Amino acid sequence: MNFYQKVLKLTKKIPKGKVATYGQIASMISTPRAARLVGWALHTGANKHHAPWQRVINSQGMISTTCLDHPKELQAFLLKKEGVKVKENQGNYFIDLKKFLWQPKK
DNA sequence: AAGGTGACTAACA
DNA sequence: ATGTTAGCCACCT
Repeated sequence: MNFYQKVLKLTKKIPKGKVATYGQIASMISTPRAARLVGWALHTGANKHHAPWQRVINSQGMISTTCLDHPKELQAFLLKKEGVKVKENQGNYFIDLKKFLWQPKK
């Protein structure tokens, strides 16, 4: 299975109302340094694989989408809709990782 | 086949 | 503490 398919598969496991970081996802796939690939994977096939791409954010808990096709405001909207509190700050959106970070039990 | 790129991170200045 | 720079790994040209 390709790396990015693992990412998508794992992304689908993120429970509603929680978020995960790229590095976290990468680590779970056993490739801790491939955080960039995670972002790339989501950018590539999240939508078409029905994966909750909005629940994946960077290590700072900030929405870092640079792609115009996936507006961060949309991501923020989807998250709020799921019960995640998103705080806006100067055009950027932040999530409180202390509260909403997905902590899977192994 | 080789080099460039990216929804990232962490280390430095 | 904020701003830059350098690694990272798999895909694309």
